[in-house]
Amino acid sequence: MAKAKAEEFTPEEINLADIAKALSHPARIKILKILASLNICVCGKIVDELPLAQATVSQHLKELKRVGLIKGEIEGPKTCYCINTGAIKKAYDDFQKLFNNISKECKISCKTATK
Amino acid sequence: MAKAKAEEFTPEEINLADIAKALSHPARIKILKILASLNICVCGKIVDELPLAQATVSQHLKELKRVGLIKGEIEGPKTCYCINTGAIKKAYDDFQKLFNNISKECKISCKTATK
DNA sequence: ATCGTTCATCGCAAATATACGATAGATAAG
DNA sequence: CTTATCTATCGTATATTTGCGATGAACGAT
Repeated sequence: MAKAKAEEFTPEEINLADIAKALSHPARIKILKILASLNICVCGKIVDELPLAQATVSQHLKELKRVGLIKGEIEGPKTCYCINTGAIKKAYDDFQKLFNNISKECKISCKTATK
Repeated sequence: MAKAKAEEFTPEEINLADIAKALSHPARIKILKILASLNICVCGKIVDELPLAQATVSQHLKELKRVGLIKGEIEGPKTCYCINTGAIKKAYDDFQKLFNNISKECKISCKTATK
């Protein structure tokens, strides 16, 4: 099962895992890069940049939108997507916090201190 | 399908997505925190800290080991796990690079520049 | 009103991920 | 050697993810 006693985890752990899940596919990483590099709302060219069908890309965009990393606005027949800078910053901070805690606290490795 | 034309993505994108995948479950985030907080190789107590069966925890540990975020050494009847500090640092750097690129390059949001 | 463009969604298939009980292997203790 | 402990792995069930074709909705252009 994908969930069982998840209530045993903290909201922070669950939230960070969710963001990580959104980043856990090369296509979604690439989408973020594309959106960022175009430096402006993109209304469709994303599909052309990926080796995936339009329906699939749409799903990846939906997933990124679900976790809030990007924003999308319908604009006539097109849809305008762009980076949600605030959410990116928060994700950045959260990952930084996690990694910092891990690196800071663990000073003894297996090799040097195998009980 | 989980993969199709993945060769269209760069090794960096694939690798970072893989690390993210390893972090995409609350249990694995928690495992990293536990390993870090105990500050020394842990040989079993991890299961007690999680609302999951031993077999399941073992699988999560395997996944973290697969991407290199932790190291494990068999030690008698027990197995000693600990953080792989180097891999954590590299993951930290990679995420930082990604987020920095995204934040830096995208200065115009939908609201301010809708085409 | 009709056509073409753009994108989301549905429905389906295949692949993965998640979870757990049962079992096996390795070793320490007796 | 036998037993107890610890952990990896196997087998299985279920859920989720990924991918794509087909379809539909929205809109601009004609």
